[in-house]
Amino acid sequence: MTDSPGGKRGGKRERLVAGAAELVHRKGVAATSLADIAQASGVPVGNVYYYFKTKDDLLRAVIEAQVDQVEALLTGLADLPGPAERLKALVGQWERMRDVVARYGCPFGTLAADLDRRDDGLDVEAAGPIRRILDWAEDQLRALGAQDARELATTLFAGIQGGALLAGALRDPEVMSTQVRHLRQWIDTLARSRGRTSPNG
Amino acid sequence: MTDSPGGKRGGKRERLVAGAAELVHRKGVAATSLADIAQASGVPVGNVYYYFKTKDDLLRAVIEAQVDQVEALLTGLADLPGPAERLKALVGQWERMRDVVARYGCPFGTLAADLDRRDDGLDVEAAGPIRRILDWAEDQLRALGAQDARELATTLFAGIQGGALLAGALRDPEVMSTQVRHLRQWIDTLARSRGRTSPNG
DNA sequence: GTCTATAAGCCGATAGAC
DNA sequence: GTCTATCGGCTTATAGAC
Repeated sequence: MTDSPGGKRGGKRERLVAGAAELVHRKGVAATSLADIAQASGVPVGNVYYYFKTKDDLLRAVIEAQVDQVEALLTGLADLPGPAERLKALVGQWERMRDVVARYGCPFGTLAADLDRRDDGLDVEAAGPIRRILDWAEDQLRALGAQDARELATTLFAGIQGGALLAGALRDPEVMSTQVRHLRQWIDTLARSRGRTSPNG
Repeated sequence: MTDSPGGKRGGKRERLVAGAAELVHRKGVAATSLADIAQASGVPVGNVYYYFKTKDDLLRAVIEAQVDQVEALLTGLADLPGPAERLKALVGQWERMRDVVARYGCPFGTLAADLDRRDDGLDVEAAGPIRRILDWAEDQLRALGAQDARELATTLFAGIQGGALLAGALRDPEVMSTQVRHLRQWIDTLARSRGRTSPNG
C-alpha cells in the first residue's frame, strides 16, 4: 500500500477488485457497471483500463480473490482437531454471514450462478471457489470414514447453497441458521456412525 | 386465444411472456434486452409496449406464468396415493429437468436470485413460486406425521435448489441426479419413521 | 502513471404514421 | 392494434493531455 516513488500504485488495483467484488455480489454481474465500480473504489472511470484490459479481466481478478479467500478459510480450519469439527466450522461460516446472505445471497454461489450462463472460459473459472470447497469437504468426509465422500460433500454443500438461496429469496436469515443447524447435526450423526452411505437417512 | 375480429390478439402477449421466460432463464434478467425478447417472440420491438408498459411489467407476467406452472404441477401431484409419493414425485421434476438445470439452473431459483437483489416489490413477487412449493411441501410433510414440517420442507427444497446451483456451476447433470436420489431416500426414511425431527440424521 | 473527454453502440421507452 | 423511427441516457472502451 505505501509505495515509494517510481513504483507507486496506492493500492488502486486492490481497491478496484474489492469494490468490484462487493458490487457484483450486491447487484449482480450484468447490472454492475465499470463506472459504479470505479466510483465505489475512488478511482476515475477511464483509469480502470490501466489496471484491467476489459470488464471480464476485472471479474477474473474478483474470482481469484475469492479463491484466495476460500484458501485462507480452509487453512484456518486445518488447526481444528478432527474432520467433524472442521466441517462444522465450515458451515458455521454461512451462519456468521447470515444477514448478508439473506440479503444478497452467498458471494460464491451468486457469482458462479451469474457467470455459468456463459460459454467463454469465465463460467468455468467462476466455479473455482465452489469446486475447491467441495474437494476439501470430500477430503474431510473421507477422513471421517465415509465411503461415498464426494456425494456426501455435494449434499452438504448443496444444503448450504440451497439454504443461502432460499434465505435470500425469502429475505429471512433464520432460514440460513436453521439449515446450518441441521447440517451440523447431520455431521455429528455421520461422525458417530461411520461408513453409513445415506447422507440424509 | 382464438379471437374474433375487433379484439384479435394473435397470442402475441403469450408469445412475449414465453419468450421472456426462456431468455431470462438462459441469460439472466439484466442481460436480457427487450429487443432480444421481441425478436425471439416474433414481435416488433416497439410493439412490446402495447402489451407491457415497462420491462418490469413483462417480468411480472413471467413470474405469474411460473406461479401458474407450479400450481399445475402440484395439482397433478395430488392424484398420487400418499404424501411420500407426492414429495418424491416433486423432486423427480428436477431429475427430469437435469440437463437444462445443469446448463442454466432451476428457472424458479435463478429468477428469484436475480430479482431478490432489488428493493421494489418485484423481489417479493419473484419468491412466489418458491414460497408456494415450500408451503405445499410443508403440508405434505405434516400429513406424513412430521413435527417440524416447515423446517423439513426448507431442508428438502434447499437440497433441490442447492443441487441445481452446484449442477449448474459444475456443468454436471449427474450432480442433480445424485441429489434427487438422496432426497428420495431421505423421504423414504422419513415416511418409515414418522415423528423424527432431524432431517439429516 | 493518472486522469478527462469522448467515441461508438446498445439500452428502455416514446411518438406518431398507418 | 400494429409497426417504424427515433430520443435521451447509459454502457464499454479508447485517445490523448498532463
